[in-house]
Amino acid sequence: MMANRNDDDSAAAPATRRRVGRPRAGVLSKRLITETCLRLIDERGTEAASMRAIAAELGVRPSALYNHVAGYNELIAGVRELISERIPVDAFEREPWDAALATWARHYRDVFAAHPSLVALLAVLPLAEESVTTVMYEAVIAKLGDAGWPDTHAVTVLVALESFVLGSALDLSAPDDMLDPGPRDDVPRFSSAYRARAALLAETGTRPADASFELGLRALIAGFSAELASLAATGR
Amino acid sequence: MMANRNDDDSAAAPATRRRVGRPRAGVLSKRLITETCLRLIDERGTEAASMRAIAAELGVRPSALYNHVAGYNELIAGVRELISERIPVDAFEREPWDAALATWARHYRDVFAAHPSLVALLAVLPLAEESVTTVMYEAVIAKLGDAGWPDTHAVTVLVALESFVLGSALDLSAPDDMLDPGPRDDVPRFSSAYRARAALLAETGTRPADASFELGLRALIAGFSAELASLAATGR
DNA sequence: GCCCTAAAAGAACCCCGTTCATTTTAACTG
DNA sequence: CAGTTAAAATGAACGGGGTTCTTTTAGGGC
Repeated sequence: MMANRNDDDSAAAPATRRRVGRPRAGVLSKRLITETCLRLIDERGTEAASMRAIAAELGVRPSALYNHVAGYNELIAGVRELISERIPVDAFEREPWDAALATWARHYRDVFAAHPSLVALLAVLPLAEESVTTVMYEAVIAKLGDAGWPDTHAVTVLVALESFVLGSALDLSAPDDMLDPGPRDDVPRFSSAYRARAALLAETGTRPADASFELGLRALIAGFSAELASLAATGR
Repeated sequence: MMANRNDDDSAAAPATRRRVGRPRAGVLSKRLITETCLRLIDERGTEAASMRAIAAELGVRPSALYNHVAGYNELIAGVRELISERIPVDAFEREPWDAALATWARHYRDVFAAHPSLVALLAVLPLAEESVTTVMYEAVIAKLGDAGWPDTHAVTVLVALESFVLGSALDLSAPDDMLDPGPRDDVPRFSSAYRARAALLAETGTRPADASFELGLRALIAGFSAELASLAATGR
């Protein structure tokens, strides 16, 4: 980059600095800001998606963002909405409840897996009310009800599965070798099991996080089926 | 509080400001700093546990902390160690593998549940190597191996369960009514199921997060048992 | 044409983690 | 015991963060 004199510096995008005052053509919108935020998170990580950085990317001063977005938290909530819309729920119309639940969970996690550094950010913020997430829940709960799950238990099942999905998504944003014990001799069995797993996964080309997610998902769904059977036997 | 003149202000704890230079008696230690950090997180939340706030609480300038702690991330890693030590693993010496796994998972989550606002913080940071967490893993993996789990699968089971535990811990730090759809008529079945569950839980005095955790844990362990049986049948 | 409002710039405020130089003291060393 | 080195505090500063407030300009409705 060429050096800019301090009293003649210009923002990244526009060649000439914009005058103060409302511009002739609209420059910003909530949608544009939110999408830029998600793009920066994907391209350069969470830390590069500050209000100031987003503003610079859009060739705008930070304070201009506040004409369209209430603040950083609301912005991140918008990003969550943006990607939540991409979780397909059509499996509930085609598959039996347990298979549909598994398909939904995989999609759910895949969407987060596409934006790994975002997971930690979303984990911190409470859900916004009136969110599209709720209509996703509607599809899940309707299917569970149709399958015979009592109204009293359906949401509990949903939350349990969602906890697993989010926990697995967090696992995704951690480095693959996070658990690597290295050359320690005080944890021999863990070391050996760690290496045995690494070897197996290398053979099949599977990511560690994927193996754990699939195993846990299978186990959870199988357990749910057993639970439903037991509910039907005793409760009815 | 009375107003303090700007050139006569004093820190919170000591009545008189400490002179510059090394004090006669040691004032700080890594242990003291870490425990103060955890206490502030518990009492006033994550945001109140900044380096500056911790320093003020200890009657010290922020820069003094860096003589004992490398930085904020290492400090939080120390807090994780502090509470990880409190997860009991003795169940693996007394109970069969599946019951022990469940007991361990409950303790694991209980420890985090005691510090709800900490969960989001820990979720973001990668594990420090050489941590006590690894010796906890050793106990889990040894038991799984003794129970017949192949070395190639033990760590995968561990990670799957841990993902569920951490996801459930995150759920704990969210407000209880986060999912409440409120008076919406576009999600009728979810609304009805939400209210049915709320009524059931109110009857038995159970927290929603606890119900989901127990259900999911039961399902996971049951699914793991089925998985192990299937492994024994086909693989051997 | 006037007025209110929207949307930008720009300046400022207070927070944060961190680094550096300085000062004082403790601990070690010959 | 004197001298040196290392440790542990202060104080000042840096660069970054989210946010707010004022000012300026433009658009749209009566």
